[in-house]
Amino acid sequence: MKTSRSYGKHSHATLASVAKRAGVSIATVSRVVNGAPVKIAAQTVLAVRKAVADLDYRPQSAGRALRKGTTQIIAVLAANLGNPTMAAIASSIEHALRQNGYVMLLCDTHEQADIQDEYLREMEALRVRAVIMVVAVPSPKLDEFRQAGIPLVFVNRRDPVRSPFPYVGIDNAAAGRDVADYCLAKGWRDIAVIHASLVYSAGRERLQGFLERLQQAGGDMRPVRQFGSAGLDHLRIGEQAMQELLAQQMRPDAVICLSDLLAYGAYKQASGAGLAIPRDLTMISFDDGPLNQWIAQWLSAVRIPYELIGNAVISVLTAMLENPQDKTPRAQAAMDKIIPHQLIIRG
Amino acid sequence: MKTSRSYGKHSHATLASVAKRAGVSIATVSRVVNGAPVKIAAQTVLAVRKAVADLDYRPQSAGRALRKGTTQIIAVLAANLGNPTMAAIASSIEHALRQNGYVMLLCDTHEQADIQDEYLREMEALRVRAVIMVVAVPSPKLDEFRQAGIPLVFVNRRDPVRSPFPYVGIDNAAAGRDVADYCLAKGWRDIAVIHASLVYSAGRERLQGFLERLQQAGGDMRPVRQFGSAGLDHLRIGEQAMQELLAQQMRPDAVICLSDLLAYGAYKQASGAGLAIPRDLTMISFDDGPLNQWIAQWLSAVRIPYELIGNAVISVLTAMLENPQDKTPRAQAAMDKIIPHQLIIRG
DNA sequence: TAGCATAATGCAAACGTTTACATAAACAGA
DNA sequence: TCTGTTTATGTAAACGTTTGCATTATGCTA
Repeated sequence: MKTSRSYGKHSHATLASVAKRAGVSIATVSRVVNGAPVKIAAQTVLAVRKAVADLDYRPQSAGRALRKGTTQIIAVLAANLGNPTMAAIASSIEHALRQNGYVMLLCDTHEQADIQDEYLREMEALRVRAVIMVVAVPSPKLDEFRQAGIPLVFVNRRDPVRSPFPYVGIDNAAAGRDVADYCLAKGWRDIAVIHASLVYSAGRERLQGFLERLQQAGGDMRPVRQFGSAGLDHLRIGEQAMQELLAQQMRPDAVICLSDLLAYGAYKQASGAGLAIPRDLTMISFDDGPLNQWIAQWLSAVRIPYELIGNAVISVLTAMLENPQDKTPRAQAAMDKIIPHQLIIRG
Repeated sequence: MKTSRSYGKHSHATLASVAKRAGVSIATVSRVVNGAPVKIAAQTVLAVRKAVADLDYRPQSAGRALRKGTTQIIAVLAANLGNPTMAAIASSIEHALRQNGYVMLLCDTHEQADIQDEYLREMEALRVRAVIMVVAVPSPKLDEFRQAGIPLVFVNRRDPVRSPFPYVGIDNAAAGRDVADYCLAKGWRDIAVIHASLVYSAGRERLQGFLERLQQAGGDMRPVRQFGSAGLDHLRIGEQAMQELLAQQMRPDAVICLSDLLAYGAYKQASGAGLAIPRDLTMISFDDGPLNQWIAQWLSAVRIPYELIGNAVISVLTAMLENPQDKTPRAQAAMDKIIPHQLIIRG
């Protein structure tokens, strides 16, 4: 069993070297390796397999990519890796992709259009198989991509432009309504909302669903106060928003934060001001990242089941890759994958 | 200015198409694009540049990779993306790599040897330029890699095998001593430590430095109690360790956790048991991830300046890529990049 | 036995780059 | 005018795959 391999060191095995060792042509080796749909003598298969194992052969993706015009790489463009929820989503996607023979190329766009564009360009040059946008922003190159035939999947935030590309994530409006229902059940009369930018689908839908349901319910509710500003750093936005809130006379019964990070920022400010959460103030947020249950027991939240996102993405992705013809808006919108959320009450 | 481009849609521009448009050979285009060290007529350069711009040409990395035998991809194998500190480090590295014209390929090894190996194999097939191991475990393929000539950098945890490859991170032993000094200054007599596996450099050195300094100081200190177990999930290890600790008679003055996540786990357990941190119990950890200052004000911690790691990695990496001959242990060990840590006191 | 389908494999082109080498043009020195 | 040198550019091979087509061997039908 002791072969003298691993002394060729640097030079990796190639189809040619495997073919030579197995005494066949490179075409045959390629066919065996790829399980091509042709008959190959059992004996030959065995010989090739052995040579492959002996030489520790792995197809070099450069050659393959050049020939086939595509790769096994799937790019994930995430808006902010510093956000634990997004990191958890990336991790989940990575898992699912690996299980399916893809490799994940993960980038951090910092939610900036120019960085996103630079990455998209790079992905084009790399000939990635597909691009998964975890919270996308509108950008010129993204516009081009929609026409370019490279499959796109939008996670957590829908395509900022209404497009035929699928969305994977929770039903944000429904989540907003659930939070409203909970508030109503608690009999709260004075509620504040902390938000970041509302131009994107996730935040906007959450807020709409929430307000809509409160309105439906009627009752003697005070008008919902809204705090926040557009911007990238939810932590600071939350901090500032809470500061403004606390500067007002009335302390609300509850503060709804449209993301975990907003809640974290608000929490720091409130704590600094001497408030105890949730004793003095109930806080509810959206996302419910994996750390909340450990160190944010003061926070109730709508949980995005991030562990499920990987598989959900894979399922829409494989559907897209298998029926590349189905480019009609109807066909693809039907591929949206809405995953179930859950309101977790803590504290 | 209105060229009729972008109607060629799918078919990307290639050297050939650019060459044709500029009226030169593909060799010339390649030289211009790559800034080859040869004289080229100013006029020609201009013509090529224009054609490149008109066609929105980008070199396809498959062709380049095939020809050059390497890529601009640098792989980052991180042990756990769910750890905010590691996510922050990944983000920092990504930033620095992008600035230097590389692309980051980020993987999550879950600190498992088999997954790590699978990725290493994949990286080999992809012909990545270098591999950055953010918390590595020993594995057979890693052994092969050390000989294979692919640059390796170890971040946060040294190569589990003593090797000539550089380490980027804090001086863990010194950090441990700093924590000990702080404890001594506070006059604490009874201290507990919560740890995960101690077979790796980071945890081991932290603990050694800590104990060593306490011992040096002498005094009427109680023996340091240690809790914890080997395993991957620091959160649960911390939780369990705190449970064991609280089951004992004496409540210590302080609990030192060898990582943030251990502290989070311990915190949940302690809170659940009705303890207020830090009122009833001081906790100190190592890492100090980016969220601590927002939602873990109860936790003091040795801060790894993760924002600095990206640039530190880049600097050792470029040094390695430029002097590939310098493979002597001395030369490379000298390349270790120790970044400064800081003990942040909160609460 | 000739003719022909079928099964198994080989041959060679193509993918887009980079780069060693060849060539052409221009010019200087004699 | 011829030779030699410099400068700018072109030619073609190579990198490792996949795959349409050609080829050979085998078995079957008539």
